[in-house]
Amino acid sequence: MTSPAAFAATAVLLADPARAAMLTALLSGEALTAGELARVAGIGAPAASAHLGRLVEGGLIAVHPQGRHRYHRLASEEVAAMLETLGGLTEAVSPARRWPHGEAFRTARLCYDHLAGRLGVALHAGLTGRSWIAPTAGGWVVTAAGEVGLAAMGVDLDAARAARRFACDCMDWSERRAHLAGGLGREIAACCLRRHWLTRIPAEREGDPLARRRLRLTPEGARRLGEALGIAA
Amino acid sequence: MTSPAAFAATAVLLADPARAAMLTALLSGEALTAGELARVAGIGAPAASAHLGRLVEGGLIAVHPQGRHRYHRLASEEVAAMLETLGGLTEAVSPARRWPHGEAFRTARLCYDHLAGRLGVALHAGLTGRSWIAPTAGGWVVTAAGEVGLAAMGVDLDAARAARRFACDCMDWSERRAHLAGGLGREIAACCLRRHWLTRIPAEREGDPLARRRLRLTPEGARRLGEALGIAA
DNA sequence: CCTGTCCTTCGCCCGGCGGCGAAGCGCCGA
DNA sequence: TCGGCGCTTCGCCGCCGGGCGAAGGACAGG
Repeated sequence: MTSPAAFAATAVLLADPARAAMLTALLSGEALTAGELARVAGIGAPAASAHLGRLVEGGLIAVHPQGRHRYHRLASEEVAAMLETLGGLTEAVSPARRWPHGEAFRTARLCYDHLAGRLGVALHAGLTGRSWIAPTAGGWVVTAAGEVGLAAMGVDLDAARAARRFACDCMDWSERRAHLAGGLGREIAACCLRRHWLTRIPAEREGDPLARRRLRLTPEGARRLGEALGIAA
Repeated sequence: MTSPAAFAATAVLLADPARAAMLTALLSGEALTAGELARVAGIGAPAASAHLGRLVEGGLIAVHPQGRHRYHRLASEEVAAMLETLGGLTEAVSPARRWPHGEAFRTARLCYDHLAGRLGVALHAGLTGRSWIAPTAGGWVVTAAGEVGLAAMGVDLDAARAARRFACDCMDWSERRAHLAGGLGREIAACCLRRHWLTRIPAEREGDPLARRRLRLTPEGARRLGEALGIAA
């Protein structure tokens, strides 16, 4: 545990509407430029620059300069997990202030680089229920059965193992249950998108910080995931 | 998901050192008076009163007046889960600022009203691994085997079922895995404390916001939990 | 009823933070 | 080499929030 002061220092970064909008937008897993983030937050370039500087300083986001552009993304899956949980808390504390697109959002969405929502939780339950993954200290490992099953699905397990964390839990705010994060969660999501089992739902209006996080399960995807892991649409 | 503005409004409440100290102290599950919380936060009574008013207003804590005293406690387990996760984020983002008592803290501690740390995660793994609990929409239910096993341990399942949530996951920041919250988590912790399988470790110095959250497994507890659920000390 | 205690409300000051416009810097393309 | 563009830095202002001291209710005990 960190000291309460350090605790608060991190929370300060989340406590501004403009920064919250930026972080929410980055929760799609994409890297966005400073200008895009300024538009999402509804502020000018100077203010956005100051906010981004503080977020980088605080270790919440990382910068990747490319020519004239500076791309920003969340620094780690820990940050994504934090944002998910804080969203859930806000939901629990003031349910009246719900986001209009909330319901569709609960079905299937991206949480940084892995799957969340009812689909993400069902995936987690399917993997543990069929013993494709087994608990270990600080996370999960793949069993022999899981090795076969995931490879058959087309998941790149080597890429997953190259990640800093292979597999760990991430709290799902809408389901109040854990879904799967880490390299394995990322590769499963990538596999589903690559094979068009899942598709992104395009944004309806400019500047929606939740845009591009929404996902839709295709008929093909429903069939394949149902066969492999017993996941119902 | 809530709107980023609402999101930030909640985060503001966590973003002050004094409020963070208060919330950290309340994470022991105890109800504390305004005066005690003022001392924990290192501020005067007027400032503490203002902070507590905002925390109540924001739905993070609840008040129980008793005579001249006003007892404050965390409003819900959602709040506790949030604080756990935010603590983990801070840990991940700035490991250098670690709390001195961190290591002992990771072994076994209270998270609001249930068990956390390595012990809490091992409990969760034991319950799922032996299929004493099974996943359901938004949480967990007890299986027939679990009904028998938990009753034999002395857990009051009726009391657990009376809670708003019977069993759900709560992210453990130190293990990066879920531990068990909800009525069942609370009753299991209560059972372990009642039967002296776990004991609280007294605070070393006044005003430590982490005091009374630390737990120690007794030899008896290690034996009983090992027999019932395969949990190693 | 009076006193002490606990807590809140009020009034005040100050520091910090968020916003913008203007100017400066760096990179791309012609 | 020279605009154009993206982003940052600088200077400035306004405001909100946190702190305290003093005063004002509420409650227990004699």
